[in-house]
Amino acid sequence: MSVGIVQERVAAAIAEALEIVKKQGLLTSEMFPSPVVEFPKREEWGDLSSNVAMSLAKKEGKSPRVVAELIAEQMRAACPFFEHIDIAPPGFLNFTLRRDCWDTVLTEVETQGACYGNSSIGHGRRVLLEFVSANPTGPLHMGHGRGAALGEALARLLRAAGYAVEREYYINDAGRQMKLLAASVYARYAALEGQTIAFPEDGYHGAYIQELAQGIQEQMGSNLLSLSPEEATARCGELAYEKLLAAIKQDLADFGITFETWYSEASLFTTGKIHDALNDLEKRDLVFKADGATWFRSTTFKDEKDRVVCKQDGDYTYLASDIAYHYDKLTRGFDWLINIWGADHHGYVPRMQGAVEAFGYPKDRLQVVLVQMVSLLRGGQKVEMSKRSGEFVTLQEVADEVGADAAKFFFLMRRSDTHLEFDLELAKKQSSENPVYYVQYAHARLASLLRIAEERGLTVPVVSDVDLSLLAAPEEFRLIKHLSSFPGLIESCAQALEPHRISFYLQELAGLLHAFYYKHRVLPPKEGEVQADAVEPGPDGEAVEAPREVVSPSVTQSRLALLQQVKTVLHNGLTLLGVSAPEKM
RNA sequence: GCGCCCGUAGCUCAGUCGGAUAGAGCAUCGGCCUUCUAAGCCGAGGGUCGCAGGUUCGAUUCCUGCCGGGCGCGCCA
Repeated sequence: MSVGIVQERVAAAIAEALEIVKKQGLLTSEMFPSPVVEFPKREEWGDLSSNVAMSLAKKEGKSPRVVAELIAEQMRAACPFFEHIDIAPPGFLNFTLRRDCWDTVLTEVETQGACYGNSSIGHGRRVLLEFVSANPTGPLHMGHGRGAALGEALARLLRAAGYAVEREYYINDAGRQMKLLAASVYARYAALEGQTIAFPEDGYHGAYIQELAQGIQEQMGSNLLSLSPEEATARCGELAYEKLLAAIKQDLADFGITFETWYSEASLFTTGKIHDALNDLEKRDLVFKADGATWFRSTTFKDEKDRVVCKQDGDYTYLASDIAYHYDKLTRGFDWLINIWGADHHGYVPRMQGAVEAFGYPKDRLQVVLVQMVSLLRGGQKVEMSKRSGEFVTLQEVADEVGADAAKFFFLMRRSDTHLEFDLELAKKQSSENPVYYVQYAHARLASLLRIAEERGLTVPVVSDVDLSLLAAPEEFRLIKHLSSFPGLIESCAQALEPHRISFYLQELAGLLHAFYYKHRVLPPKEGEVQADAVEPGPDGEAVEAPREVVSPSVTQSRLALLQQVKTVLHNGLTLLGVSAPEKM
């Protein structure tokens, strides 16, 4: 697996050395694992290190140190690009490369630009990514926001990794929840018209139901009262559904989330797909009738028990819709189905994978990413959220308060399967301390610097035109090394379906940039500007004055070239998360 | 009761396949703006990686048991 152009080169050199040592009869393994090359924890241990000798030692019956010696000796002889190769106990290979080996990283970023970090490991395989899929029975809340941010980031990540991704929203516009919505709205509407109708027991109580009823009253007047209660309820349901779905689409658009397809559950009924899917299962002898109901024999696929697909009263269950829906996804020719679900649905995963298997596909054709709950805190107090009680904070409200960028970044800072606490008061009060600003600020700082350079007639040079050996400061070298690991990061995040690591990478990169920025100057002083001495902390932490670094024209050129590449990677990373990279802040 | 997830610094959390002295942000404390954006930088303190075993050269990471927290076990969705 590639983790960047330099690491790849070292890994290849190790692999080559292993084969040569084997030919010399000093190693005996049939096959060697592809060597793992990573950044050592401490800079003194070199630029890159590998534990390959340790992992081979046992099989070879030699001590890790001896294996490391064999590899190192061969590599020293064969590879011109190492400054030196050290061995550290118990058998680490620590590589220090010639400084100019790293310069290819900058060229790479420059030539690939917005595509730097992309790869083709997906081989164009078609992925259906289904997410949010909230019932259109109310506005989206925080939990949906987390799923939305995750889905969008995953779509972008997988595309960057070479997959052909389609984003889809499954609209649960059939079944009991829709009936409850209709009845709730009708009851409110009737009340506005002076009639009292029993409010459904499990109905929706949110204030938005009242607003929907008012909207319908304004639109229809008292016309609905002339219909039968059943017809009026149905009409209320349709109108409410249209408005709520439109609101959901708007909320998502405002949050920067789009979908290629909106798939209606109700369409599964009208097109006969439920029937088709169940027929298919029947042919495979995977459905049976018992107790007046129809069952899917999901225990065949390691589910705890068989599940009802058609109830005694003849209605299909939600599972039946879902089976048909996934049947349809599979027949649409996708190579990989990814669903993002709330973690409270985890018990549902085995039976859906069972359904996939039932249709003759490997069960991992469907992968479910679970998203844990978001607890909303307001001033340290937990806000209980439930659509039924109407007690919840909407995604829209949160995005208005803290901004869509900050909200998305916040959602993507943690692994999706851990519980997330989001304190609104804190997010509002300390929004400037939100890590998203730290990263965005790094980008804006660079944009500003490059802008000023242009204003002073200093065009950003092409990497090949500058003397990269001038980038000798540790802060500069760290930036270059960090840029080199971006492609590998994207690959591993895409494979693990874990975009949160991108946000950590960006925070590190921003940190390196800010450290560089404080310590070094890029542009020459303006004419007549008196350069004060720099202030640096001395050994005891007290400030000491140090002479200000002199920036020659060629150093300026080299640094501009470097920073342009840093800016590109910050931009690419933020874009993957669906967060904007501002030119000014 | 059974199943899934989580348990790492005061708080919120990172920590690919087992690797070297376990990291970051916030909070606390001490410094740094006449300069290209201080929404920034530098430094200090802070840890039994829930507990106990096991596997091995080596375990926060893998296995088993236990404790604590969350969720799920409908002819609801």
